[in-house]
Amino acid sequence: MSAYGDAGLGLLGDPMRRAIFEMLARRPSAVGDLAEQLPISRPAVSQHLKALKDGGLVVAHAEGTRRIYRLDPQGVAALRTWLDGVWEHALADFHKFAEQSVADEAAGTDHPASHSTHDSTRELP
Amino acid sequence: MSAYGDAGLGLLGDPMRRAIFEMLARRPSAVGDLAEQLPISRPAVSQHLKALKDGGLVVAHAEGTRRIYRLDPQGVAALRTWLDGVWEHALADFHKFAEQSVADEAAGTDHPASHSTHDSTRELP
DNA sequence: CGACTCGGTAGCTCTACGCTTACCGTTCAT
DNA sequence: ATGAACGGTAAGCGTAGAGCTACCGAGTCG
Repeated sequence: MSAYGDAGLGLLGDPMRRAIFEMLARRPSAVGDLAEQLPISRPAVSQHLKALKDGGLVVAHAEGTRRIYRLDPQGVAALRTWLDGVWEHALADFHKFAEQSVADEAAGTDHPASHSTHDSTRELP
Repeated sequence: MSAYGDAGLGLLGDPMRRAIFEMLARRPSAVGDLAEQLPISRPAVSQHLKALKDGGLVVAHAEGTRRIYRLDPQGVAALRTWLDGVWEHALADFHKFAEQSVADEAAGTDHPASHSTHDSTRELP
C-alpha cells in the first residue's frame, strides 16, 4: 500500500515520465501517439511505459495491434495516500510552530535560541 | 502553482531525498541529526536539503549554530494540488472506461477490438 | 499468403547527479 | 581569546539510467 506510493514517486521523478503520466491523465493513448507529441523516440516511450506499468501507475490493454495505456486509479490513489500522510504530519507540526512563534513574539524581541530549550529536535529515548 | 508541483515531484524522485522528506514530516530536525540516522555523509544531507529548500519543499531557520529544517506547508500543498488534478482526470476517465466495459459485456462476448471503432484514443480535429 | 503497422526488446553510449573527502565560515562555550 | 560544534561549499569520482539504432514478434489488411 504505502510502499506503492514510494515506488510511484520514484517513477515520477523523471520529467519525461511525468509528462507521459500527465498525458495519460488527460486521455488514454497508444504508444505511437504519445511518441509523436514527445521529443523522444518511440522505444524510449515504450520503456517509460513499461516502468510505469511495473510500478502500478498505468495499465494497458490491447486493441488491434495498438496498446492503449491509461492511468491506474489504484496507483494514483496510493500516491494520494502517501502524500496525505505527509500532509497530516506537516500540518500538525506547522501548528505547533505557529504557536511557538506567536509565543515568542508575545514574550518580546528576545532571542529564543538559547541552549536550554530543547525545543522539538530531540530524539526519543 | 502547478509548476511547483512538478519541481517537487522531481525532487522526491530520489529515495534518499524522499527519506529525508519523510523524516522532516515526522519532526523538524537539524542537519547532523538527520545524517546520523542515514547511511550517507553529512555533506550529502546538506546538499539534499539545499535542493529541497530551493524547490520550496522545506524551510530552515537558524537556532544557535544549528539549522532546523522543517517541511514547507506551501510546498506540500502544491504537490497535493498537482496530484488532485491528475486524480480528477483519472477518475473521470475511469468512469467512462467502466461504462464502456459494461456496454461491451452487455453486447455479448464479442471482441470489440475492431478497426472501425475509434473509441477514445483519437485526436481532436 | 505476403505486405504493412504497431510495439516491445537488445545492446550500447553518454550524460546527470549522488556521494565522498577536504576546507572554510560562523556561532557558542570556557 | 581560543577551541569546539555545526553546517555549507568545492572538486572529483563512479554509477545509474535515459536515450538512441537496429531487430524481431504479433496482429491486420489487401
